[in-house]
Amino acid sequence: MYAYEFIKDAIIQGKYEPGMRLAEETLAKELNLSRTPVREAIKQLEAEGLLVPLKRGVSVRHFTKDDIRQIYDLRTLLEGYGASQAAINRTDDDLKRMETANQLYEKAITQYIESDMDSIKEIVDVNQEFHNSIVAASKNAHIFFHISKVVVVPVVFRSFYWYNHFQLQQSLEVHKIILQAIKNKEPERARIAMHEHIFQGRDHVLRHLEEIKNSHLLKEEDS
Amino acid sequence: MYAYEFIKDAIIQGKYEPGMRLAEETLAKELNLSRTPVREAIKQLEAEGLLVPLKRGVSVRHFTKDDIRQIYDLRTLLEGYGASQAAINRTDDDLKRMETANQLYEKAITQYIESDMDSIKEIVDVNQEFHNSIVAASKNAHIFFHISKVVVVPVVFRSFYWYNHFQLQQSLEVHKIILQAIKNKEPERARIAMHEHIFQGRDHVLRHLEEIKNSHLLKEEDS
DNA sequence: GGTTGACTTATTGTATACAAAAGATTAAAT
DNA sequence: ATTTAATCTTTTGTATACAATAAGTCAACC
Repeated sequence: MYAYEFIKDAIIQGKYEPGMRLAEETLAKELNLSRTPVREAIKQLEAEGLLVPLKRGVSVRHFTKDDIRQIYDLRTLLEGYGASQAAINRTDDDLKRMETANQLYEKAITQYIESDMDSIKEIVDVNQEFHNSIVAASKNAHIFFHISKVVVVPVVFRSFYWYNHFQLQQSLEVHKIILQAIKNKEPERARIAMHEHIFQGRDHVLRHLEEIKNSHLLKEEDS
Repeated sequence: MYAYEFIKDAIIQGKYEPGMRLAEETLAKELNLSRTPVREAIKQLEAEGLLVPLKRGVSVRHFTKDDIRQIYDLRTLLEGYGASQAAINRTDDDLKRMETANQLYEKAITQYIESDMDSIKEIVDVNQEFHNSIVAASKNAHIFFHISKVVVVPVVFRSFYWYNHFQLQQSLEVHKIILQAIKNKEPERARIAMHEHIFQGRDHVLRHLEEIKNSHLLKEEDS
């Protein structure tokens, strides 16, 4: 599915801005494809909630502050549950994978602080990897489906790009607490730590949006 | 989207059995449509997880017992959260809607017990309505998306059809407790009652599957 | 000035055709 | 008899064409 990847990427990269209307023919031309495969890609992205149907055609989804809060609340719920289950069900191999991911995370942050700006991309990827390794250890294969839908928000907002050194360090520390709780098989502690971690992420996004205010990403009015 | 509805319905009604492979042309003929709209419907159902991609074409998803447990666990988490938030955020209008739905639920059960077998369909619908009204009162619009994905399981298994009179009465009682908690604005009590309610549903499904064993709906092996 | 209605244009929905790829089948060779 | 290669068949991926419908335009009318 080339068309699917392309459009999804364009949305995440901000090339297609939230609220922007997308016509099939236009997309088809941009991709050097006919409308047929483009339409299928659109249908999928609609089912995933990244595109919203209009009377005619679709537009890129945008988020109000309420949306962001609500989606983060769900993410907290889901990943918190994932962490608690991971603390119960993790194998030693699972633990090893989490630790490895978090070591890479630490390394990427160190590199970034030593002013290698390019390593932000690495930080994002390795952070994702860490979170995934926890969910994988929970042994509930279906969480992935839901989490992937709920993680698009920080991704489309590219929230990592506005973390400062201190905030990155701080998130690393929380990662370590989560890891410790899972290692010790303390589900409640793991859940609470994960809750806190994701709420921090939510507040980070909301605070930033408050600052830049006129972000094209955010819909003007919260109903 | 006629094709989408048709195929989804056929899966839920059990006309297309889990594991069954579906070819585009076959579906198109059955629907008196060309392959184009059929393909789009397939792509959507794939994104929703009701169809799984094969090397060639797709097949109807089937569930292992582990799948059922895991999906019910998620549903418990989500609806439990919904109930707790409803207890916090519900308006008087929300409450009225829940109460109305549950009165209709009670009525449908009474009718059923008085041996009007057709009212099972009504029970299913009104139960759904009751659950929806709670989620709506939670004021998190995004839960709907996730819950709809997680509710397909009891639906494809048509689990309501094997409730006996006593079990129906019992579920009505739990509904009343949930309602009371939401009315009193007791989030924790609402959450716990909802947890219990859905776990009962899960156990009901699993117990029944254990009994019939050779259900074509269930994949033989739990890995 | 603003509304209504006929007409034009743009955009989507569906069908069909053909190209590409995967699977099945047959025949030859060891 | 089993493996391998070549060929045929089925099924999917993409392009194009046309039909159906929504949106936009303009002019006549109140």
